[in-house]
Amino acid sequence: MTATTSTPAPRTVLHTPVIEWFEEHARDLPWRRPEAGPWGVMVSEFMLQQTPVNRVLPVYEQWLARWPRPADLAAETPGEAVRAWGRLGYPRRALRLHAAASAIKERHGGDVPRDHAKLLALPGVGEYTASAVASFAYGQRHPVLDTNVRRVFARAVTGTQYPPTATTAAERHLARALLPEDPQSAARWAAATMELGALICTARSPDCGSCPVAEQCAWRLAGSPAHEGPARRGQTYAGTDRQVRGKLLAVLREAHDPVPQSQLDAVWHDPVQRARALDGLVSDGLVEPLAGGMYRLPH
DNA sequence: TAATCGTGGCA
DNA sequence: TTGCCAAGATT
Repeated sequence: MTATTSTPAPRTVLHTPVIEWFEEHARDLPWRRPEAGPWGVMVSEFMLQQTPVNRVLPVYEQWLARWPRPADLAAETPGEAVRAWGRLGYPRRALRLHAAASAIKERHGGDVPRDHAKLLALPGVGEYTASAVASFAYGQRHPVLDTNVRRVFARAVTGTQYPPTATTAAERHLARALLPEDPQSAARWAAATMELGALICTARSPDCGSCPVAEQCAWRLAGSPAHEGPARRGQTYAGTDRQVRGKLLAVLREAHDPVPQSQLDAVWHDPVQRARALDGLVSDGLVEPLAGGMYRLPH
């Protein structure tokens, strides 16, 4: 077989335009700057889980200024982490980031581990975050499959408007097959495909006119067919336990002393749901019950 | 596998 | 206004 007759791997067609686009259009985000370091990268990845960049930015800056190293955070109470988390949402992430910092201090001498398996073993670190930290902080070669990359691959390569609901083995194989050989290029590719999904190949209204691979996008070449099958399950919020948990925790975040039960009772009318939400927060470790019906963030 | 877990901006 | 969506992890 000769080079001229063999079919080029998809990555040889997509790499260059996507990475060149990234070189020119990448946002200057604080966790991408060299001074962020592995800890900055890890903090950003926790905060960015299901949370938009613009909401993360100010909290990230305050967090790193207050706790510049994992050991600094580990020296605090978990409640302070929950308080500093503010309104980012999913406050269990704050608890897990605090626990991860403690594990880094205890098991890794205070340094964010480089090894993917050791990253994966940290609280709150799943497959995506382990790969992202190893890739972005340490320049390693790992497939990084977040919601942006999955959407870009679904469109550009597979030819569908949206990826499957849950990540499939086929998607992982594809991500692996598209990964550049050398680690530095692989890390750049990961960041570039994420950025393309975040800025151009967006979920609702992709800006195909600005896309560096529009001419070879399988979805466009197929006529941009609409998504088949049922719409994604809506995440109703009003009236749910989640909303009640959020209101309860907001009271405790604002208070710097233990709060009496009566003050928590004021946030929701239904006592059954209120109690269930509070119990859930306690069992999650987000709220600490004290004697005499008092509550506070965990110490 | 599917449900759960916050919050707020935008179409 | 309502529903969709946002750099997932855990159980």
